[in-house]
Amino acid sequence: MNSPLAHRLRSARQAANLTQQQLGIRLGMDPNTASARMNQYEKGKHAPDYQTAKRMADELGVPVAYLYCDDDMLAELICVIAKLKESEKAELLEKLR
Amino acid sequence: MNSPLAHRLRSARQAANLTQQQLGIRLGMDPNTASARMNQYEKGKHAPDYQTAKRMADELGVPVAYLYCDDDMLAELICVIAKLKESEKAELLEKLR
DNA sequence: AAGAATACTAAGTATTGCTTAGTATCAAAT
DNA sequence: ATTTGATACTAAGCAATACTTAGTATTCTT
Repeated sequence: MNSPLAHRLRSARQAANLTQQQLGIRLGMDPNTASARMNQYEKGKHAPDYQTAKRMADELGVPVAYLYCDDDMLAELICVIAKLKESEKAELLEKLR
Repeated sequence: MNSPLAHRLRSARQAANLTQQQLGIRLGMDPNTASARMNQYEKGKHAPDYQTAKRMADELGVPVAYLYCDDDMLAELICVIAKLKESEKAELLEKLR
C-alpha cells in the first residue's frame, strides 16, 4: 500500500489551477528546486515531511488529513466538513454518537 | 507546527491497552527494536513512513487520516464517520453538500 | 516547426530514520 | 525500604530516504 498523498496533491493542485513549480514557490521552496520536489511528491517518488504537507494543505485549502486519507468517500467528507463552522461540526459530532 | 501523529498515536494506543513494544511487534517490527521505534514516534522524535502509519492505524482501529489530523474536532468526526456503513457515509455526504 | 512552459528523472549529497545499547521511571512484591 | 520486572525513554552511529543539481521529455502556443 502506497501513500494517497501523491494523487490527492495532484487533484487539489489542479483544482487550484497552479503549476507544480508555482505551488512549490508559494510554499517557500527555492524556485530552482520547487519544480523537481513538487513533482517527486506528486509522482509518489518521495514523501514530504509533515510541516511541508501542512503548508501544502493550507495553500490548497484542504485539511491536511485529506492528503493522507486512503478512503475516497471519507476524503470528500473531510473536505466538506472542514468548511462547516465550529458550532456545526460540534452539532454533527453530537448527532453521530 | 509539528505533527499531530505523536499525540494521536499515544491516545489510540492507550485506548487499545497496548504497550509501545506490543504494538510495534504487532506491526511486524523486530521485537528488539519495536520499543525504541514506537517510542520515537510517540514522543515525536521521528516520523514513520506512510506504510507504517497505515499499519498502526489498522491495528488501532482508527482511520489513517486520523493520525495526521491537526484539528481535534475533525479528528473525532473522522473516527466516528469511519464506523458508519458505506451507504450512511454516502447519505451524509449528499446531505452536507 | 520552433520556442516556451510545464512535467518529469537520474544520480550525488544532505538529512532523517532505524538499530544498538543502554538508562530512567514506576509498580508490585518481599 | 529494597529489589525485581515491566515499561518508557534516549544518545549516537549506521542505514535509508529526501533534496539538489542538471538535465531530458512532453505539451501547448504561435
